[in-house]
Amino acid sequence: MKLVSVAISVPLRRTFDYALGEIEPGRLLPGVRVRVPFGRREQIGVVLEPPREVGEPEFECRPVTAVLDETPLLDAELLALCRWAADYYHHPLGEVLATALPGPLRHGKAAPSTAAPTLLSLTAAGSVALPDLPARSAALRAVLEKLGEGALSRATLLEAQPKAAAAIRRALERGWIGHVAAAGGAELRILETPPPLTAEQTAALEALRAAPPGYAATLLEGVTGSGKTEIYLQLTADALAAGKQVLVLAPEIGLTPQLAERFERRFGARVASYHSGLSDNERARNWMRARRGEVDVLVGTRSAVFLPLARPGLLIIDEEHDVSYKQQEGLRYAARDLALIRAQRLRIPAVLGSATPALESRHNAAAGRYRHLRLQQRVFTAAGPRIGVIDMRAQPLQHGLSTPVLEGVERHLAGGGQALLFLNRRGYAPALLCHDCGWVAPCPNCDARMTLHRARRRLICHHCGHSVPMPLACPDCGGTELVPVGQGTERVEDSLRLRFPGRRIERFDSDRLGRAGELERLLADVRRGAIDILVGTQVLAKGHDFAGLSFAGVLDVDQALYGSDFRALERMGQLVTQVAGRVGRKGQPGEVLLQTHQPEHPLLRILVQEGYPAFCEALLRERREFGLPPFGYLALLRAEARQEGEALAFLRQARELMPENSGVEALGPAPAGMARRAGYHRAQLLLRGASRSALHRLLERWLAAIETLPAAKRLRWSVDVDPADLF
DNA sequence: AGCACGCCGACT
DNA sequence: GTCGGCGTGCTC
Repeated sequence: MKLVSVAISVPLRRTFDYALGEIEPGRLLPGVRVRVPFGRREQIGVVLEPPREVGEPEFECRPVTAVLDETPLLDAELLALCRWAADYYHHPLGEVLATALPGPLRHGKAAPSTAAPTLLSLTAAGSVALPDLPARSAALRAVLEKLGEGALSRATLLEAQPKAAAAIRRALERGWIGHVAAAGGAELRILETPPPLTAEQTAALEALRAAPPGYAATLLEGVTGSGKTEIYLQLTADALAAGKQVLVLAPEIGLTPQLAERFERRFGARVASYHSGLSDNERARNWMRARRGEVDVLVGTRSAVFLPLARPGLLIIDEEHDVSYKQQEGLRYAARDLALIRAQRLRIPAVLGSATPALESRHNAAAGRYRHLRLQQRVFTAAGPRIGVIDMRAQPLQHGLSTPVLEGVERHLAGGGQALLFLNRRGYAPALLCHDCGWVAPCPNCDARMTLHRARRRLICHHCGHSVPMPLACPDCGGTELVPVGQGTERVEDSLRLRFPGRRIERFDSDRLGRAGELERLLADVRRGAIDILVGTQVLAKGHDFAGLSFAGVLDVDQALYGSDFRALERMGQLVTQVAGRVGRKGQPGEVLLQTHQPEHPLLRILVQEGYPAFCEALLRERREFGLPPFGYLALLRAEARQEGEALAFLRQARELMPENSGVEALGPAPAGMARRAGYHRAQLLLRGASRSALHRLLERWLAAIETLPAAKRLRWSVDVDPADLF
């Protein structure tokens, strides 16, 4: 009889065999979805191999219920990539496949039909009508103006202007805009004239084009504003002209529409995006468009690395150093690493772009695994800014702001520039202290303090979301003098308002930027000079260009210097360099001030005096000394349990099961950095191997053994290969 | 992960 | 006398 092996999305490191029943063996191709009985319910599974002949089944297999696809949904390449990821990350294949599929397809929905995409473009009537539009037709005007710069797909236009749906409808009705076919594959047109290239850009492009066909990884290290995107666009033009597809990864949802827009404008090409901001159906549709080869450029976040490609030609990973490429739950994959593996297997080039490449990438480039191209000149602005270090030990502070920083803001505002203050901590203050007895508001679920959000009059835990009204008196002693300790963006904003009355100050953090499109709107305000001072977290450090920014203050450099995570310093260096890259206006260099209590910190000095590359060299020397990545290979076994001590006890048992002399060293187990979070006690066991293969050989055998532990079924545990942080 | 079965406490 | 708590066992 014949059996077919199927992967099912359950947390079990095995596959399941089914009998064919009435089904024609020829329909059960690898990559086809099937509906199968599983226990007492039905599940969607993916066929892994063509049906095989077995003499006598050692197990009574139940038959496949239905075949859901006539042609494989996952092609051989994508299926193999998923297998590779399952092996490498030691994660169940069925769950890897579930990660690779958009929700509707994962749940057994039929592959959606996809119409050939069209672009919206401004008609002659539209350009005539535009100047005479009444002032109140703001949305309509915005739509016409946007399309006046070049045709865009409806999807991209809506991502840029989320509330424009009605305006688009009206403009279509009035004949001010119309549909035009998007250019596909070799019929590519260049719609927008490419800007002239700098000598460096030309050299980089020539080097990239000179590569023989096939796999080659290139690290494109380009300072902010040096025109990396233009290189992406020109390489994409080559690939499209050859009839190939291009996959572009961006670290954040916020950056993908911008990138998608650049590609549509340049080529009028068939572009689709793929990120969690899309609806399930849009995701499924764009996934199928990629699969069917109906779009040529795919722009997406982390999960887009799993998009099927009918005609793969080029992979681009923008801001390759960004930590958000690493998934922090379920299948803990690193999209950048997976993208490189994919390019290698597909024999196509990959380009990694960043102003601040990850240490691993710089190391790979130095070792000759990547070509290293550099863009050191900015296209528009002056040279990089002056970077100064403020010794906070001798400074009077006003809500965490030192006098030099306040004076810097003042000076640059007076000179007509804009100022940015960076602080990676939202809320008003990270702790609320009773002045009488020393009580500090704790989170009941975590080993953490509650953050004061003064405007909302609440205490909120940033680790589990627990929220209570702001207390008026100390619950311990009844004292009423409750003092906010430390500062968050909200407090800095408040104190700046007092110090700079009349200036337009705007806060950029996830509290302020709740709604979709809010960030875009505020950034537009910044660009037209309607905002003087920007206060914000991470969101300000990523990929946005501010032409008028001339001053930046990084307020909490110390967080990284005292941080216990081995990547904290690397991230600090990237942040400072990225922030510095956004500062400086046409013709005049800007200024950056770093506030620290450790102005003599050797690595901080190297960063400031010698720059990011030298800083990385120093960090790499440290990493080598301690056998940390990229000189050692890490995996982390994490566990969490409701009962205190249970997670640690489980990890101790797991450690007992570790084979001897495997070439892998176990460190721990130890309680996690924050031992209790959201009501769970957490612990971890760190593994370090001198070679990747030794680590993987060990993990394979060891995880199988761990699964047999009775405790393994009672608590939550996971493996994290190449962990991004150790807590 | 689901979803059963299974064996001990407070309720119509 | 049952409804239901979550321990543990299984899924081709």
